[in-house]
Amino acid sequence: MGDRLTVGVAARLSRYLQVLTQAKKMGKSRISSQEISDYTNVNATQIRRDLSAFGKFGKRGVGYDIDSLLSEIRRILRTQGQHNIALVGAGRLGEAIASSPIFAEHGINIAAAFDVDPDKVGRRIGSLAISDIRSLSGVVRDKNIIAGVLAVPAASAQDAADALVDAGVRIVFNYSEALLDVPPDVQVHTSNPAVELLHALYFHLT
Amino acid sequence: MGDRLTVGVAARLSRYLQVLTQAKKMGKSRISSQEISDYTNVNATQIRRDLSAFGKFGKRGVGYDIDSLLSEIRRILRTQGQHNIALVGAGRLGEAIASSPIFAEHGINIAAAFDVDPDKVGRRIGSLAISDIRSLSGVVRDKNIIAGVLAVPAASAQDAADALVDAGVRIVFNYSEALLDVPPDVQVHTSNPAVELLHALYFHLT
DNA sequence: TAGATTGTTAATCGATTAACAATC
DNA sequence: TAGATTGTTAATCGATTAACAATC
Repeated sequence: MGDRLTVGVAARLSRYLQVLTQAKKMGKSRISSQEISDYTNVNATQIRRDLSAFGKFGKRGVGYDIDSLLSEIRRILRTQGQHNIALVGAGRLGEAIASSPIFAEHGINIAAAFDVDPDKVGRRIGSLAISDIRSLSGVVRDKNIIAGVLAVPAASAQDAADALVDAGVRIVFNYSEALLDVPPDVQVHTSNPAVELLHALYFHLT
Repeated sequence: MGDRLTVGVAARLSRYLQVLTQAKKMGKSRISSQEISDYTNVNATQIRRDLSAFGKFGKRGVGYDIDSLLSEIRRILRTQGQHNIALVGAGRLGEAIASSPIFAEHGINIAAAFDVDPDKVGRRIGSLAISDIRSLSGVVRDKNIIAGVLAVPAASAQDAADALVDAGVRIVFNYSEALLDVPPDVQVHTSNPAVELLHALYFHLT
């Protein structure tokens, strides 16, 4: 029970969390494994199997109570608290990220924003003041920042990643197309919709 | 050989494509399975195994020629041509997507952009004129658009998805946190960095 | 009760990995 | 040649699925 989840299980549980959060917002209070399956494209049996490894959370003939399943999954993933992250890059993408509710909904707080451009420093992005990237190290320490989101052009991505890594950040989200060289203990998540699209296209064309 | 790839293989090949494209841009002409592994976190043996299922593309003791491996993978994925997609939503996120080179690098052309806001219609986003969303159906047909990217608020996402689906689009990229109800033959890809972050956090905390 | 849906088993399939001969 | 790296085998592990009894 104290065992670490496999990567696959943790990824799927996170996706169930997203569906439950949205279903709750849409006013639902109960959900079946089949409904979760429709939204996640994970097989309904697999979902029941994933959940039943941790306890009997559902009611036969009825389904799962959304509120209680939400807290069970948050407990399993140990992500109940608030987590602080930093946004690097205050361009259009940075603004879009800062103004999106997508992080806040999952207890993730964008605690700081940075840019290299002196014209941008001191301005606001959402409700957040933009700081000089040279202050990153201190801010990361002061605000207990655990992850960084790179919303910078590909040409600046490595420098920005280096700054985060030097400051002690071990989780980096890369929204540029650049490949990042980081130490082995740093997790890089690269978002590349074009690559996903090529993948989707393959199944569309065949 | 005429068989369809499994979902996993197609996904991994798409990611190799991304690494090769970037490595080429960085001036490299050869790459080893270990180097691809460092950037994708896919095991090097798995990479060699994936590739050798389609032919002997590498040279022992040397590695893979990037140019020839790129074209082999494009051939396997049958994604050599140009593909047209539509952007729905011309806000900050839409602008960020339209101005990013990430799609163009993989032969994907943003052929049209739409918005519901009459003030935005007729303006430009990147080099693209913003069209009224009511013209979506005709444009999708005329320009042979095969996928739609939703860069709209969660509250408008379902309407926008319906418009795309009605127009015949069968691949939808959803950048909102909304859950979309679509017919079973429509592929929805939802990008949710917060969910990925929760997943990353789990392994960070344990 | 009747219908629905969970929890669980058993069987299959694909992914992952270590190891190493082949060969550039 | 010596070193490096591919291509391939064999073994293991996790994911996936169908089926169905349990039970709300």
